[in-house]
Amino acid sequence: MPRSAPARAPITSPAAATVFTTVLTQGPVSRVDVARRTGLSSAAVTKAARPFIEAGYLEELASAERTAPGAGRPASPLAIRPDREYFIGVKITGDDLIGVVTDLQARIRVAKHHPLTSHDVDHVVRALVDLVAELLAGSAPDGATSFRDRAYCLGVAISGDVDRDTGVVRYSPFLGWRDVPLAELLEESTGLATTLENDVKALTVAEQWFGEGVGASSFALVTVGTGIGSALVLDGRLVGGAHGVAGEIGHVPVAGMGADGPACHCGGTGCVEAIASTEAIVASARRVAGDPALTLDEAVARARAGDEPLRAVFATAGHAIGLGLGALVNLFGPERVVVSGEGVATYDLFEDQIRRTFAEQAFGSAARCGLVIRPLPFEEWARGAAAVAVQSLFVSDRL
Amino acid sequence: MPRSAPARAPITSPAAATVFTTVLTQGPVSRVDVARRTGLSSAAVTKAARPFIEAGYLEELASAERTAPGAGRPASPLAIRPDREYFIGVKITGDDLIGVVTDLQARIRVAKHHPLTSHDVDHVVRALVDLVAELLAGSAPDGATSFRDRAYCLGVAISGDVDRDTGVVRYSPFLGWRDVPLAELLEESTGLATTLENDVKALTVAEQWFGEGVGASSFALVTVGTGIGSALVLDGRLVGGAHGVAGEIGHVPVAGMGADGPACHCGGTGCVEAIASTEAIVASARRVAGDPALTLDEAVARARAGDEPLRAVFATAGHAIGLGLGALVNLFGPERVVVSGEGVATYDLFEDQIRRTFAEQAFGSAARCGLVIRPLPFEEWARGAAAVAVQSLFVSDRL
DNA sequence: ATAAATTCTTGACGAAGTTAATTTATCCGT
DNA sequence: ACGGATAAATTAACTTCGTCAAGAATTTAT
Repeated sequence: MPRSAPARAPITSPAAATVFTTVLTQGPVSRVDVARRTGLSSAAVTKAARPFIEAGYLEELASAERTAPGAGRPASPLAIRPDREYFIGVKITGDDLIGVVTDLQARIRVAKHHPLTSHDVDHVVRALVDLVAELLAGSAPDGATSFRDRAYCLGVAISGDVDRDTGVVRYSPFLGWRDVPLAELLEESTGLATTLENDVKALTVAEQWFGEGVGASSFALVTVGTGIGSALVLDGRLVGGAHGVAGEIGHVPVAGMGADGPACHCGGTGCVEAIASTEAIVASARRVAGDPALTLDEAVARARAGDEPLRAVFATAGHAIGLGLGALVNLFGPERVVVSGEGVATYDLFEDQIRRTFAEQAFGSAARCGLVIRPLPFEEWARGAAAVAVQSLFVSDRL
Repeated sequence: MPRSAPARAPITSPAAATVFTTVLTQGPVSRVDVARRTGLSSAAVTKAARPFIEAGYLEELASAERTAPGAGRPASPLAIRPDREYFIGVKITGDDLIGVVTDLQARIRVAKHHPLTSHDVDHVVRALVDLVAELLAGSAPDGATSFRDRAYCLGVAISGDVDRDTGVVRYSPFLGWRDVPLAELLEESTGLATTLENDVKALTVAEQWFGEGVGASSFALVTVGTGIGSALVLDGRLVGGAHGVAGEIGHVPVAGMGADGPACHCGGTGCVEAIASTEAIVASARRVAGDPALTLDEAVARARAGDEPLRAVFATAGHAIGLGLGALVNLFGPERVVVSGEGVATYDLFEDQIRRTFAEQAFGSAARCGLVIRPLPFEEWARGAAAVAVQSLFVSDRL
């Protein structure tokens, strides 16, 4: 009788999911330790861990360095085997596709770009299928196997209004799409289990499991760039919004009272995005410099060189972002906030002011919230998509 | 062998809790209907319901009017027996205690005020014990029994930083308290199981179970008055904030950018509370009217009579609140928002502007969020406390 | 009457996790 | 080197909770 292939991640019960996520996100941990952290009995951990070991997802490390010296059987920590399965993540922008292959810990193994010449659904699907095929053709560093043999899940991130549960793009302003059942289309043409998610939420998932959010029951991620957005994790769950809208920190009105509030394309007034988006900054810089052709890069260079009026433009943007963060933090009281942005280059110009305003505006102990500001490399978006794919192991059924 | 008294609410399993809350909050429902709404099997509902019926908490109504005409055994809906247990709720303000007795559905049966002459902990505890005794001495409308015989739980609401799990008042600005183990003190001296909660959160709990929040997976309540605060419910759970701070909509900076932002006592600038709190309104009204002795009531009267500058003061406050709501809704995307305030009288002056600004500022489908604006009677705060006591049936163990 | 529909009830079963005892592996003192 | 102490891991029996499937109850429709 032929030996059947080892099962895919055998997540068969809440306890199994708990144990697996704990080991996945908290690095090597002994069984007792998992039990302590999760509240499960150690017997339950033993039982839940075995199928994962048999299926190759977890392994027992040789007994570790003894941290607490003393008697007793040494722990044999459980560790993830990151190469047991690979995941494809693709971010769709208006201009191109960015795709990555990651391991179970969402660490990028390969990344590829692919320009988009049309926003036609069929065209995008074909391009995406091609990109996935290219990515899968690569081979894992252990040499023996290609990614194809161990990749079953695809995550796709796209900005706009996305229904993760049904895999439908409800509205994408950049692509001009409405109600496109993208996950279904991709599932048919790639054969991979496909999960669709809003891009900022995807990024947040990556952060929640494999970044700054590990161990925090609540945290928020804010992205700054062409648009300004955010997503929140509360009690380990992504906040969705009853009507699909949540985390729109870009449209928090921080200058909505006086006459000084700039109009925002959303119809509101004084939105963060109307002040601190890349576009808004460039517009202000041009006005201040009296040069209608000034580019962002030039403005950055001159501000760095000490041009005070231009420095003030960036400071104003930082202030607006800080105020938005203040609103966010006062309303939710997250444990940590990560601010990340496309313009890697410009961070030095913002950071100070963001921190100062934030500290001023955070109410009471909300100020104890940890604030991390850091650049956002290109592939990070695609990595977020891959992280969503990893998470899809846990709640795989489409509605 | 003596018959033992029927057990208190026999909440022994998740299913029991689910069934009981469903009947409690969704009115009479047939068992199958409970099953459909909760995802439980109908067998589980039958089993879970029985002990509640035996203990007198639920009853089977005579088969109801047939709503969907057709064949089949008629349903015998389950209904709550609201008088099976009474709850005491007390709100502590700086000046007085407001206490109520409610039934299981948090409907007020008796209300009593009690002035506070000192903020000394012992004094407040004694006053509260007296108030509770007075309340309990009353008798239920069914005549036979006094409240005392069927009241086991006390809820206490207080503004400030409160740890519900441990029953400790961490910080109360109005009373000048820090780290007072109030629940413990009251439990000892009243013999009632005591739950402590922040006042706005308590109000939100009442709304969640017995008001506008029924059936909404996420909603927010905003209170406007001396202070401006809010609390959020997400997925049926109150948002706590990692550091105990959450829902501070009063300190969302809606006028933080220009020079026009008024300084707030919190150290921030342009906070909603610095514009729209009762104090701030009075101050503006005095400035506008050129009368440093103008009272709120006079300002209201003159605004109602058509005094344009004074009307503008209220409109400005409404605008600030609307912007705060915009921030809340864009970030959180609740299904519904309730705005409520102490100054019953002044609502007509705000409402319009709040709605207008909200509609302008809500991003995309966040505008689909239902907005209810309504006055907040005095006893409502105490009712919130009682609702917390009702909820304590479900998660009773102190940490 | 008889059939069909729908609600409610019952008892057997199964899944998941706990408790408590047992085994395993190491350190430590003599 | 040996025995005991100590802690990790495992095992097996048991508990709890809820589902399933079958059937009883009670109505309408034919």
